[in-house]
Amino acid sequence: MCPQPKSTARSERNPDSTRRRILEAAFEQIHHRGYQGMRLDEVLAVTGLTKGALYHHFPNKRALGYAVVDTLVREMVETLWVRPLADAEAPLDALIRQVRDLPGLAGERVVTLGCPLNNLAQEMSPLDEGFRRRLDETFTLWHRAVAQALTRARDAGQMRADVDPEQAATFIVAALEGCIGMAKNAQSLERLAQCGAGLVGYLQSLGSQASDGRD
Amino acid sequence: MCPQPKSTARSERNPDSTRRRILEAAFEQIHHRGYQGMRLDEVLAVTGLTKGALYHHFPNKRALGYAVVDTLVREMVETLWVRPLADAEAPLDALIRQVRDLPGLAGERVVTLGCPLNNLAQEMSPLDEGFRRRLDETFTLWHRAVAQALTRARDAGQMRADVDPEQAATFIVAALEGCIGMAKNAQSLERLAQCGAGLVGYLQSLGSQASDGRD
DNA sequence: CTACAAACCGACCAGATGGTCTGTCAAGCG
DNA sequence: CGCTTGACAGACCATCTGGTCGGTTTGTAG
Repeated sequence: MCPQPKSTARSERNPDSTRRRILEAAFEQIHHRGYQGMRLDEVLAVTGLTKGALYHHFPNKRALGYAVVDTLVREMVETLWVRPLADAEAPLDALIRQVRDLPGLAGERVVTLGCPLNNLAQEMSPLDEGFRRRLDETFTLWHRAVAQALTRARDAGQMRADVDPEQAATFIVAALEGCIGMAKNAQSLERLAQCGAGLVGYLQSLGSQASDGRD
Repeated sequence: MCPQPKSTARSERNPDSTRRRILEAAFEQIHHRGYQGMRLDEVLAVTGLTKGALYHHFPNKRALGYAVVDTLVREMVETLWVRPLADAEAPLDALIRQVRDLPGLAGERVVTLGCPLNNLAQEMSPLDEGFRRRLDETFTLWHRAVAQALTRARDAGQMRADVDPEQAATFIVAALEGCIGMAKNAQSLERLAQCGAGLVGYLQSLGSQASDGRD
């Protein structure tokens, strides 16, 4: 009947899957109400697990929060930004496309709930150094991806030579989070598009034939 | 001895001053730990007041939070952005100067704790419509000030005519909040300056003779 | 088949927290 | 000078919440 020693993930015992389920439920709760607003009982109710299971996998609430950042939030950044930019032939165009498609990619969630990474950063950075460091690492991942894309774009002559990729990347990431934040507060997808258009305009101004007309 | 019917504000009874003290203490707590993280007991400890006083002036915690937005947060935006931009003769330059001076004006606080308005917006907008509306109004105040400054700059020939003030203002406010958020997560004044430089670059590109480099 | 350990259950606890309620005190008023 | 009312004090409460702990089940090695 059950000859598989390692089923994918049933209701049977599977610690990895259990841990993952806890993390995902916690991520969801944090995304909705923030880390401080997340209730362990709610996580357990959603997963159908109990205190015993949770505290078997995580020593306390804080460790659970850390793990969410280290795994899910990080994965999100890698999926959404690092990989697409790393593979792109025309990095600057890819970046612009990524910003343009953001409303579509992230869906309504990003408007109603905002960016999980930025939410956590704004909430926890001043309160907990452990969070801050992990979130900073995650931001660095993102920043590096953008900076490398810009560097490649510059080397390929697709971007103005006088632009500092590091500084521009910092600003781009910041502006992007700012746009998402604006849209979230307005609870408006239009606002996201409007704000994103401003960023796209900035990005296009980085293009090689945009600053001075000598093409 | 005490002929003054309305002393400025001693430890004697003065409801307005008491209310204000509660608001300021609450603002401080919210700025540090967010609305959900604010503890009424802590507010009372700081002010030296008691539950009785607090619940005499505010029906509940939420109303206190609302009042903080309606008074202190709003005043902050007006002092820091609305008034300086309204009085400026060269609005675009004033805007740039305001962004440049931000590290100095807001001091270290903005780096360690971030922007009170944006903090609250990111935390509460998805959770409470009352907060969201009030914060949205406050953002609108700010946005309008920037948009009007840009319009005046354009009409005075200090800004490119092809820039839409409304959209640009949205992006500017968003980018500014994004920059502050980045600096806050990095806990670095340098980061704020670096990120702000990116924004200043964008603002300068709005100047009339900035788009094409033929001066 | 047994023994053992990992995985998980769920009742229970201590402290924190928003909120209530009765009472006190000062000031204006007739 | 008594009465009323707003301003405030502070003890008390119900509930929530992170965390604990002894017990139970399941897989698996010997």
